[in-house]
Amino acid sequence: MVRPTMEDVALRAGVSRALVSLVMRNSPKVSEARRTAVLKAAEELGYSPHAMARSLASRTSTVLGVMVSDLHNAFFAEVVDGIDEVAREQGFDIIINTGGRSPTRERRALESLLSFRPGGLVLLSPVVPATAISKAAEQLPVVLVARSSRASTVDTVNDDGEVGARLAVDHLVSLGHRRIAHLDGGEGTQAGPRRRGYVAAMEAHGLVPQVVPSEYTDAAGARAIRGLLEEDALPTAVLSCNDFNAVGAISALEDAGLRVPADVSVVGYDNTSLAALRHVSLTTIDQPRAEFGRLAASALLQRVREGRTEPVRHLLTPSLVVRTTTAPPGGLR
Amino acid sequence: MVRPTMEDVALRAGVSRALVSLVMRNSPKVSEARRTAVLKAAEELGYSPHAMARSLASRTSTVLGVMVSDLHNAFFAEVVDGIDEVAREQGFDIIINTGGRSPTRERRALESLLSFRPGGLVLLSPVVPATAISKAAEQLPVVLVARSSRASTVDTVNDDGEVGARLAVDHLVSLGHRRIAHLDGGEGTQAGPRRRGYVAAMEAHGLVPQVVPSEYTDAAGARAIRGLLEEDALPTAVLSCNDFNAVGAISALEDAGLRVPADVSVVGYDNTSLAALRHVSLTTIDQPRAEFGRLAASALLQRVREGRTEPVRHLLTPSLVVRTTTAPPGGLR
DNA sequence: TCTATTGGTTGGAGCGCTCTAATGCTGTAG
DNA sequence: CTACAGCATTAGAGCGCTCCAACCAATAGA
Repeated sequence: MVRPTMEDVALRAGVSRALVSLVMRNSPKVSEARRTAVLKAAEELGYSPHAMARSLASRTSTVLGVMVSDLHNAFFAEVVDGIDEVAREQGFDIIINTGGRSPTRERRALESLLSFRPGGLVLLSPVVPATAISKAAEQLPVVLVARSSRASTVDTVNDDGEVGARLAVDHLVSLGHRRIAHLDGGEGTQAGPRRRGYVAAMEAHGLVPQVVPSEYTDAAGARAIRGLLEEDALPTAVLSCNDFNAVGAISALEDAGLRVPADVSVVGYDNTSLAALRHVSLTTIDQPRAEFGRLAASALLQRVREGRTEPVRHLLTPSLVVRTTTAPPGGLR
Repeated sequence: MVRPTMEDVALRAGVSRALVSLVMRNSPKVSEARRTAVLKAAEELGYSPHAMARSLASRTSTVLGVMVSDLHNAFFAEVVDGIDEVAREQGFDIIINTGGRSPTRERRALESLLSFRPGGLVLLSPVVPATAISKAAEQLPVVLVARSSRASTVDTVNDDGEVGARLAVDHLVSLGHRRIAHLDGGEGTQAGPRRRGYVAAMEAHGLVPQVVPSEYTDAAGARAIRGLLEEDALPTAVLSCNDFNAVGAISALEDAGLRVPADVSVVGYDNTSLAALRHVSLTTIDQPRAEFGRLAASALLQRVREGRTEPVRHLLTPSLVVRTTTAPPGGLR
């Protein structure tokens, strides 16, 4: 249970510790003979550099910290893929940590990540207060994904929820729908822009918006639909705040004996893997998640390596994915 | 962008660096007056200890590394919850890293995790060769989750797939099914025990096993069902190798005009959040995932803190979750 | 021949912390 | 008044590494 140190390698190769250090960092100013001798010794001893000692001594880090607010959500997994891709390209590693949607746990996760003094921090949809974020941003470069910020010290990467909602409404209107309700995401991240986009698009088409309070869960989507049924206010199409909500809505519609999309069309938001399942096959709005990750990592690395200081705001354009839960209206009437 | 050090705090509080160190580690042998003075100075400076320097100096670590083979799978998120819970209780932090199901990337993730010299390592369903695992186990305590190992240096935590498959078969038989097929997981982790359990249970009931080659995806589940339909070999019930496979199977059955469960019953395996969705409502086998995590973390901490050396093998008992995709046979005949 | 220059190599200080052994300081017993 | 605990506090070495300045040939230029 004891790892060899640089000293051990140096001794075995018959060189100084400093030379081993140079070899380990691929310095060009090492003779070929020494280099191979050192590498051979390292190999024989099973040596690999101690990342923490290295970062302590160099006062730099080749690690990016990633705080994922909710590991259960596959959305974040794809963002992480994008981060990982860019980080790896540039010789950086990532360490992940999770806050489990609780501000307290998230704060602790943040502390823990900071204690490793990474080169930068990506926060995926964090729920901690803005002050905690700007405090972190005083210590290292920070980029926020799926959460906006006015702080001039942090970069942000978001999708344009207004555009996404408009795409969905345009699609439904082009199919012939006039009565389209929006199951709202309430306080959830990004619910605001989606709602605004929906309302604006409806008005642009000369239609009356119908915003129904709901949440980002399948149970809430079902509840919202049952409410509409009771009030006899069911539209011919529904735009849910996200995919989970949409799936719940579909269940409630089917429970009530209505067919999707023959009687009611349903559009989700996020294009999670759930939406792509044959059994679900949900028309939805896709966010370029891997691109989120790539942009976030690039933004961070620009600050780390090129010393950029002025903030960057990325607002990505979502796209419509048509599957089988939307069709021209007709079943009701 | 510069964090205060212990020296800064010591200066401000008018004490030595060593005393600050003692306060930071909650040593009892510090007078109350000095303790509050130090804490006050630390607070004012926004000081927090440098985890890497600490671990370098103390030659110990309060971090557990977690390698998740696939971040996209919610299964692992729940295991991580369990790990996190126990680790936090005992004052440990966790850092996560992902291998994206690729042995190469996973190897790199492992290296990266090791370079932080954590107290121990949890590998969730790793795909790297056993030699890489035992090499890691020479350096620190390692526990494997959802993968078995014969190495005496690593602990393992698994579910008893044979028992799970038997539970499913018993349930279907008790509903009156006699012709039950198993959509097999092929090379996938844990597919072997599930298959063996299915075959044994069928034979115990005096029934003929029907193992259909398939995989852990919804597309594969659908393909398997279409194959059975073509050969006119459709049973009255299907036990899928996992939930995704089951959802694909259901889609294919419905596409063929068959009703689930009226015509064919379907049972999944894993009880993922997918299975719990109202729209899916899949009867399935639940694995105690959070318990996996808790046991894994405990096993690690026992090695770290109590110096245990003999290996531990946990084999947990799964349970049946009955939802609405199973019913007595009747539709066919 | 002597001085520069260049490329390879090394000693030593120091990153922020812990830990051991030594220190100073009280208070109590002899 | 000395001796000696017993406690709170501190100096200093060292964890594994990087980085700077210094060093040492060997070669080139004058």
